[in-house]
Amino acid sequence: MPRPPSLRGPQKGAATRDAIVLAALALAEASGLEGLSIGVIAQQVGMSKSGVFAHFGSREDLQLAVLKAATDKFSAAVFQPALKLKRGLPRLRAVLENMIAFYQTLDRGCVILSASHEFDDQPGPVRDAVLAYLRQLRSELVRAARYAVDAGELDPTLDAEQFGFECFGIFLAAHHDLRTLRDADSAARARRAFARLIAHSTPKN
Amino acid sequence: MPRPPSLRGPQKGAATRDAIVLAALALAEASGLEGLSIGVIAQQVGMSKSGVFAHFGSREDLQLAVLKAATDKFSAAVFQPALKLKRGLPRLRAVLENMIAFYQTLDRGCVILSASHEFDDQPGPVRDAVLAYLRQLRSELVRAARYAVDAGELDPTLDAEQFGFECFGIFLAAHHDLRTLRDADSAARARRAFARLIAHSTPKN
DNA sequence: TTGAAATAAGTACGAACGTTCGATTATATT
DNA sequence: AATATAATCGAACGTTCGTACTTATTTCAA
Repeated sequence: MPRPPSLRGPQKGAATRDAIVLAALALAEASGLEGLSIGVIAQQVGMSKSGVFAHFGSREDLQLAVLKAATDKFSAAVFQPALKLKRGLPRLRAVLENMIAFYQTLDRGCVILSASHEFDDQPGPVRDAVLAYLRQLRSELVRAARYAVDAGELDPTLDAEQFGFECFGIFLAAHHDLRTLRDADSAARARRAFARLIAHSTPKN
Repeated sequence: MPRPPSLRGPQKGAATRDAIVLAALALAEASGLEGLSIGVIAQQVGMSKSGVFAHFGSREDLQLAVLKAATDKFSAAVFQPALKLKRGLPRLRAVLENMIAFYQTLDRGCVILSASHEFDDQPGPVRDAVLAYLRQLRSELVRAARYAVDAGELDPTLDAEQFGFECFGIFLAAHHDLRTLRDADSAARARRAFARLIAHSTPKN
């Protein structure tokens, strides 16, 4: 009798699919989502090209899977730990510090940031996904700032959107200095910039 | 008699070479230096692939030529006009404003910034050239800040390197908001961020 | 005007790419 | 153990890529 389709999903395939995505993520951190090559990935995981391909309907779906892995990794490293802290300045500080630490941890580039450059003029599902996550990331920063304002820890006249913009700029600069200029001091500079930004956003009295 | 080599350089070829580089630059602003394809460029300028190729010994040389065109364009728009102004805060402000305006002018992406992502893990002449220009760009910012300090327009205890870092972050954020998020307010945000940065770097009394 | 040099086109190649397809092996349920 | 399904393979397809050669055309100085 034919098994009722997809009541229990595939068993072994999910594991190898994860392995493929993991290898592809490592590859994408070095050469971006556009640099992903099914042949190279296959060679990396010891499979045939078609074997790898079968797990995704297309190269684009593979890119989407890798992007999801990258954003999950980012959220797990940056946002989830910060949720344990009290709303307001503590959590905000934790998010900022976690982002700095996250970039420092990466031995290669940030897939999300590369993708934002690769796809900013290339409409389609990948661009949509990149954009959605970047918007979410930004709004998390803004929300954290608003909490701190509400708690009286930051100036009530603070422009939270502007604050989020400047935070993000510091991250971009830190990533740039670390990855492109190979400057070992990038983390220290980012911390100093955040400290100044927060100090200047503190209530006047 | 053989013409004395390269006393007067090539005549007609230089013009078409310029046309090729110009078309390639437009293409690279949309898809990066890695996205450059000799075939597409040839089609764009109405030539054969081999005709285009003959002007450059290799694809890498073409990329270098396009990168040079991009950095020249940037310098001409950002730094050269600012040299007419007095050293110190006026010139610094002009550079910052010119950078904002430059990004706003581009109907597509910034080749230099894309290249910094594409080549940050890809050693070679292109990466070297990108890195050299980014370092120069950064040092120009730092130097402008130092002039302003020397003129007594900025706080003498200012960390000029840190100042340059934060300036660059604001640019990156502005470029990101404009190109990736398609946020029309990115220029205004950048100006506000610079205003704040300068205001907080002003001498105390 | 002539002839050499500069410039462009034409053709072809080997490699890599994403993708398709039929065949084959592994797995899991009855 | 039997069998339906999932998982993987191997080979091939059509494109596109950069590049190498050869041939034709244009340009410019003598």
